[in-house]
Amino acid sequence: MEQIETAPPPSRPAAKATGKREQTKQQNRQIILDAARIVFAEHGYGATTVRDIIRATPLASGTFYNYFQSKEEVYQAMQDETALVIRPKLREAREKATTVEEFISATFQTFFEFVLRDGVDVRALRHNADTMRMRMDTPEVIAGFDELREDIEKAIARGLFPPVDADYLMASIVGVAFEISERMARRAEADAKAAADFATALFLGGIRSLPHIANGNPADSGA
Amino acid sequence: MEQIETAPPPSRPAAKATGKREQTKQQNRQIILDAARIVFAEHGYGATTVRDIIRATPLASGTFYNYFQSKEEVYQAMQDETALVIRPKLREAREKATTVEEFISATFQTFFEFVLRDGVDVRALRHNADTMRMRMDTPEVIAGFDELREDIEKAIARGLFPPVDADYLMASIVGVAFEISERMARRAEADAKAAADFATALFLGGIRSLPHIANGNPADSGA
DNA sequence: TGGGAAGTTGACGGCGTGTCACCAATCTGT
DNA sequence: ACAGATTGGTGACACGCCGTCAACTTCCCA
Repeated sequence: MEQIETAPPPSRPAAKATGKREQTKQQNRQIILDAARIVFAEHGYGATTVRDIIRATPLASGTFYNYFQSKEEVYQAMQDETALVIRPKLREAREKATTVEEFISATFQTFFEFVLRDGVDVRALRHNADTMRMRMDTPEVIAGFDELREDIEKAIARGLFPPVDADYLMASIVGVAFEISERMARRAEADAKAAADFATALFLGGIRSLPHIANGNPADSGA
Repeated sequence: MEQIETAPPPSRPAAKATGKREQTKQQNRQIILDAARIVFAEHGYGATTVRDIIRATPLASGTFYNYFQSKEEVYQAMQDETALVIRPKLREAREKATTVEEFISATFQTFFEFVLRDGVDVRALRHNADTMRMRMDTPEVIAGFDELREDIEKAIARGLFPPVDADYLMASIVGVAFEISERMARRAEADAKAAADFATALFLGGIRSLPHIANGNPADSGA
């Protein structure tokens, strides 16, 4: 297991808003987070200990507790980091939408593409004895859900959507997005476009208008 | 914290297929499982230890390991128990279906009603710091998913469904079922019928035919 | 340059883990 | 009905992880 260190500072004298103390603090926090990502992915969430994380680091065990209370909190910070990356993308994608189709399609397409590209979590989260999944609804993740619901409510107000239960609709989109993204990532030829097309069609027109394929057999079967 | 014991045997001499040894084994296993349900619900999964479980029991710590390898395995056994209860209900409900509407509606209705009645897990599973959700896909749970996919494939073969990606459709139903059931359980007036109507309409006709409610405000939806 | 503040370190007491030698209860064959 | 064999319960033990804290090092500012 490699130890994680940030690259040596390129000695930029200017544009330095913070002192050495503050710099080191941010650095240490990031060192711990980076190490945690690797260790979680390697051993699974349940099996990793705070000691495992800190051992993958040049820091001492006591230092860990200056930054996080527990491995749960590290995990939460990781989730927040991820949520903060994807949320603006989703928001932006939906903002451009002028039709229901664009709204739904943009949401799924953006999400699935993100999962395939940066989907480190998906693999890491489930490593737990290969059967345990975890989802932590951190403040930033919940904020992402709220944004989706707000956007739905706005769309309803604009007359873009009919007046439906925005909470349940948001929940449905979230459920389909997470569940399909897992299946998608397992397929030999993971295809974000195809997955987004499926989900979009489902939400747009329901089962009757789902894309037809050759037989009942999809591209290929996962597990 | 109460200790869990099974009721004293009513001294039924007949209909006894097993010896004392075998009886005690099944009893102990059940004692541990019952205690685990309570302890998990009380402290949350992450915070409970094998010791917590065994302390809620008249058994010794070593005995635990004669039945389970870890708390994960206890949890898995709990999930399997639950899955074995609901799977036949779901299967039976779908078997009667002669139309798409019946198929979908029966699935959601059965699931949501089960969650509301026996939904101990839902509360227990998420107790973890109030932000951590867990889902363990145990063999029996996976078998339940497989059954749903098989039923979809059969329905496609019978011409009941158009030829769609059965795997993704199954995943979507599962995702919507889990995600909505959580929101439903949180609502002041949890209504399985309303939730099932929403999910059914979503899958039957898509967003355009979702049930309309007064305004964008949830609470509950009519029909 | 010196004194105080901030942060790091690693050893420590407490606890949970999984094991194992020992023992009690049950079973089996006569 | 009894004794030896077998199964399984018991709790103490060695080990490792947890979170803390007094001592120490580094940085900041006057």
